[in-house]
Amino acid sequence: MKQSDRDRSVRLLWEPQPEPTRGPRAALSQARVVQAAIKVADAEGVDALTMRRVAEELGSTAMSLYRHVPGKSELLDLMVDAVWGETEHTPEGPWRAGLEFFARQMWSMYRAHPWMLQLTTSRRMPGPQAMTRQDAAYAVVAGLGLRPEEVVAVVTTVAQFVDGVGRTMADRVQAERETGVSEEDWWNGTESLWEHFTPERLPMMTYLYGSGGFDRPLDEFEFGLARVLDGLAAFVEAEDRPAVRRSTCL
Amino acid sequence: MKQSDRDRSVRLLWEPQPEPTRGPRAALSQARVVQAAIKVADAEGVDALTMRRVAEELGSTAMSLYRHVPGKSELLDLMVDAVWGETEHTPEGPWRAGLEFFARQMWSMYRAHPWMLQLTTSRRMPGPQAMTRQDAAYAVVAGLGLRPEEVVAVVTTVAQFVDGVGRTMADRVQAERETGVSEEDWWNGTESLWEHFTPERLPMMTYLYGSGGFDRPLDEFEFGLARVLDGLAAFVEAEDRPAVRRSTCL
DNA sequence: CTAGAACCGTGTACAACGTACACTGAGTGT
DNA sequence: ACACTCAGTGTACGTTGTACACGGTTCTAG
Repeated sequence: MKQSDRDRSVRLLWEPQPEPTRGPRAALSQARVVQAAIKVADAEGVDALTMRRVAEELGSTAMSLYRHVPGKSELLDLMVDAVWGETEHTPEGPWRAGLEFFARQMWSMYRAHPWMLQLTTSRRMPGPQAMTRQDAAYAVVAGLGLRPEEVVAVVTTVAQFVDGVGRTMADRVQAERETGVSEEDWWNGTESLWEHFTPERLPMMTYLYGSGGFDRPLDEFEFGLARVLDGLAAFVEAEDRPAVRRSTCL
Repeated sequence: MKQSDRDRSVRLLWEPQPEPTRGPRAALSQARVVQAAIKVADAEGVDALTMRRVAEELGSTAMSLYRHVPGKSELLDLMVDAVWGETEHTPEGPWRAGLEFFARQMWSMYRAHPWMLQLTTSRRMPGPQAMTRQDAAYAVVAGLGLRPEEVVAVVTTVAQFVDGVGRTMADRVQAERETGVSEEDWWNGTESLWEHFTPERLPMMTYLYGSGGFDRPLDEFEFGLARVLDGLAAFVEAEDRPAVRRSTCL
């Protein structure tokens, strides 16, 4: 993305859109395009999210969308920020309750919009809704006497855990949508795979499977979040915090 | 994916490929196709990973690949499992050291092959290399007296955290590859964005930025992993473990 | 030995996708 | 009234995965 594209994306996300002073009345608008795209992605998944499909949702043609968003990548940025706008800001209060709130807001958002976790990659331009939510999460940690980079790291750890669980969840949702087969039925219906799960080759898995460890799984989000918060508590409440080396350069 | 496609994918990953008994000597092989694809993805990123590009790497044509892998999705499954084959199995020993080893193996793998975190989504068929590594990780936890589903949850938490950090890392690597601009230079060079980061709108971010919280970031993997392991330690070593409700149905 | 089958690689074509460009018509500013 | 701006649409193109047909190579069965 060139500098000029970056600046344009910033204006697109952060500044009010200029109102046209001439020309025909627009049947579409950026907000309508974004909402239609979110509706399509929510209902049909990330692979259905094409410019043609969105335009169809609006009773229009694909090229008309380009009057309102410069491109698909920018549309995705707008969608992500719009969805962040549906979440609440983390309220002031104890750091743990705050981070839990933040994580739950993210989780709810991802559950409602799993496509967010499946977007084409590379750097997305952050928008105001996402940034203000992140800002509020930093705020509940900032009063703990941590160094600034520790504040960032604490919030980042929570977010990255939720992202990881969310990705798994999103992939499951998509698989079920595509195949009409639930996660459980998929594993139960793949006998050819289980034939290869032998005690010689996979001793722990066969033991765990035989013991019901996969039949009644714990809630991954709940279990993992509690552990992450416990670990952060040990860090936050320690008298003498362990030094962590700086990020290595990639 | 239909049942028959599933069975085929299982055979592809888990069973030795039948040797042809007739016909011309093949210039290509499945292993060569997989290795060429890994090489392309490592060097040029996930977007460059097209059948045409892989074929070009082999001095062949795209359609010839289909003699050796049934489709691109199956090629991706094979690639992922091949790369897992480069990692070491978690050795027997203390649970914490074991999980740390597992996490580091994953991290090294993702650092060498960031495309793994960026594959088209939906359910991937697990292969023998990935499964045996997971099996070994379960093994270091299994002797702790946890319930089977707790064993699964403990290992899953670590893996999902690493996946979350890895995704962020992969996106950065890709962005830098595409733009030739480093993460740091990107943020520093996007003045138009910083103009919107004001104390009124983003008080914590501007404070953290001004305090150097973003200049010298802590290593996200190291910091987060330590916290996750601390949290798991509290769980594993607790006398009376908190009950976690079961996974909700999606 | 021969015909047929199995198998390999290639050429061609197609559906689908994002989007550049040109055109037409609607509405405004001078 | 005219020039300009702006919205929507039609057309076309490059790119991607892959179906299908063809020609050639090698082996097996009769």
